[in-house]
Amino acid sequence: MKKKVTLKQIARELDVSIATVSKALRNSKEISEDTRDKVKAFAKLYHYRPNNIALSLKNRKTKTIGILIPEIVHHFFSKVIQGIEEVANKKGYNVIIGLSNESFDKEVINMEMLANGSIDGFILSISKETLMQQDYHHFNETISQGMPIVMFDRIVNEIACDKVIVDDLRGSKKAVIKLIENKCKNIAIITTKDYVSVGRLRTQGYIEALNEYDIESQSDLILKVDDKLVSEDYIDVLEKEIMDLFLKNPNIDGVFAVNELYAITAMKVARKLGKQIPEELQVIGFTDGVLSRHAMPSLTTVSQHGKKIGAVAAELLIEKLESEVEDEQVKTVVIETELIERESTK
Amino acid sequence: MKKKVTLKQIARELDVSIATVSKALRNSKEISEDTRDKVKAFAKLYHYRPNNIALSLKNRKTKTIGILIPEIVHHFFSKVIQGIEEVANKKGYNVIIGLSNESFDKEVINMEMLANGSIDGFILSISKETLMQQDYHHFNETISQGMPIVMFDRIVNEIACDKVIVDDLRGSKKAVIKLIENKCKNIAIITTKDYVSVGRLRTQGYIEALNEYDIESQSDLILKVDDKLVSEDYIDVLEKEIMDLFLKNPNIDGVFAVNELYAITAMKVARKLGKQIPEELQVIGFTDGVLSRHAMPSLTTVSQHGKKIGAVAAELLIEKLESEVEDEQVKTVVIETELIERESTK
DNA sequence: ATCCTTAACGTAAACGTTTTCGTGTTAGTA
DNA sequence: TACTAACACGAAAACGTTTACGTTAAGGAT
Repeated sequence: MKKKVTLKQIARELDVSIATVSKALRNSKEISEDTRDKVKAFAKLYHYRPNNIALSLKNRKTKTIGILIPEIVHHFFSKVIQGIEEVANKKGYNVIIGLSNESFDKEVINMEMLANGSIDGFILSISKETLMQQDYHHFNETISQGMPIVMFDRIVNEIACDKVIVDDLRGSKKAVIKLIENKCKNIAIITTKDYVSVGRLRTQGYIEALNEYDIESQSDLILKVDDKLVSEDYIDVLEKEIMDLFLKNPNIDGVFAVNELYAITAMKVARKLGKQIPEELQVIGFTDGVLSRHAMPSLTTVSQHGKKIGAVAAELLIEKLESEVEDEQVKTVVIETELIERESTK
Repeated sequence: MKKKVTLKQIARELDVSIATVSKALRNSKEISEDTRDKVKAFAKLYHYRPNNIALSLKNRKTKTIGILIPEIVHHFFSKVIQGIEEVANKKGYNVIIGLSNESFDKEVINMEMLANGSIDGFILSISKETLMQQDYHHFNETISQGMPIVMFDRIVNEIACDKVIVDDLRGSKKAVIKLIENKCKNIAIITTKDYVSVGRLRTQGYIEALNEYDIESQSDLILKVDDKLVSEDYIDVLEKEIMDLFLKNPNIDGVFAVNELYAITAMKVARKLGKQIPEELQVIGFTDGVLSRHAMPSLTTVSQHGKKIGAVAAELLIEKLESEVEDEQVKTVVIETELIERESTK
């Protein structure tokens, strides 16, 4: 087992100084061609590669981006990571991942671990617990220490950093309008509790769409599911709540659900009740994941372009990292949603 | 914006040496209680945290694990990452991710980037292109430089490293036996080309199961899909191939598919042909993802326990990283599969 | 013969830690 | 009073780089 070779070892072997080796390898013309060739040959022979850690220490930058997300087994977040990774790699950055598991404490711990030199900047989406507790000190501290943050999807406006969001309001509005124009008369929404900003916005879009068409929104048709239900163990409870919704409002002919799982479950319940999709009931979901695409019938859905979100976030962060001037300005980029029509609507 | 505070700055402020500060913070009894308290108070006030990079350089270990996988938008791989992250974090390790995108070149580049000091060891699953080219020099070089590797799922035996695999052969055998015992007389398999080891093994399990019950395997019933089809753009081609399979063999009453997508697509095709599931056709998939759980009908499947795989891989790696003795022995841990019965079988 | 330039290399500092090995002061002992 | 031990701290090296600056020797110009 040959250990990694360092400049020092090459220097000793060739009987020159470390500086000479370093310069030779970087093609400095301070060094004679002879020596340069000799050093390079030796370096190639022994597979010399500069030690990243030493470089990081010297340059005070690590060329790595920290990603902090609530969970990874999730189509949207994986897509975002894919987007980040792609542009990060292209620009010579690595990507290091922390999972908060929707827990405030894990979010804080992870941030502290990564913030101490391991990374140059953060791309993150806030955990539900943090949103609920509304304690954002760890973000503000990190920022005030000079480490840039880019937030995506779940954001909070009070934090002064770049943000990449999807236009949740307009996205859901588009979806509901689609249902209205498809002649749905009683449109229900299956959404989450309000403290998750995206849930709140999507609900708001639903209401605005109805208002725009002079339809009165009925609270009966708004089902706010306890968000713990996204953890898929609670699927039975979710199913039951939706079943209740349908039974109490048998005239529902359109459903807008703020995520894939809710939409799919709504379809399942509808089928149990013998409702034909899309003839008797039309369904639209949010998040274009694998479920929407492969469900039967396949699900019309509002795509968030997760990969794009990740890519833009990475670009914003790297731009900030590599700009000389200290730009205190914060940007918010809105990624447009897209309604992908499939079989669950007419 | 207050920059990160270092030992040196604390030392200067308090008019002591750097060494004293360091020792005080680590509770060395070389330092008087007075000074210790003073230093600690100051450190707390200014949120001192040791710089990870400097520590890494000094200790020659980074406390980070490199994960290298073909793609991340994939239920199984996300699950594995989740498992790795959980045990890694518990033991004070971070996790850094590289994506090969199934490309040999990106795999090599990513390995080289990470191997130069950024991480202490690898957990990886080999890209398809690498498996096809059978060029494993980058793995062997990394290992010979003293950096441990743990492979999972897609492995190759020639490489001397720890491995965590699922028992693909027995898993698929179990599935096919289930179909046989459920009175299926003509069982087809939808699988991939042979160079992906897991595909080969699953096919083999299918054949062994048939043989065990004295059923002759018919090549007509073995559909080897070009694996590029897992990229979901090719879904139409996939559908067509399966349709052909069904049309040419109308007596098929059981299907075993080596992944979720194939299974779901088989169900979709069956439905188009008016075959009732599970009455006329029973289907079993491999990989317990979100599709299997939420399909209608829900899919009986062979679960690989991805999270467990990740957890075991991380444990193996960390064990090797932290053991004093240099154990050249390599282990292979087999994670048992589990047949999860749902609605697509009787 | 002296000075200057330049080519070719070495020295040392710096990044932020930890740790070994001094070293000076004080107090206790003979 | 002189010596020793304990205490409290500092100096310096080390991890692996890069780079500003210093040094040496050769050669050309005067």
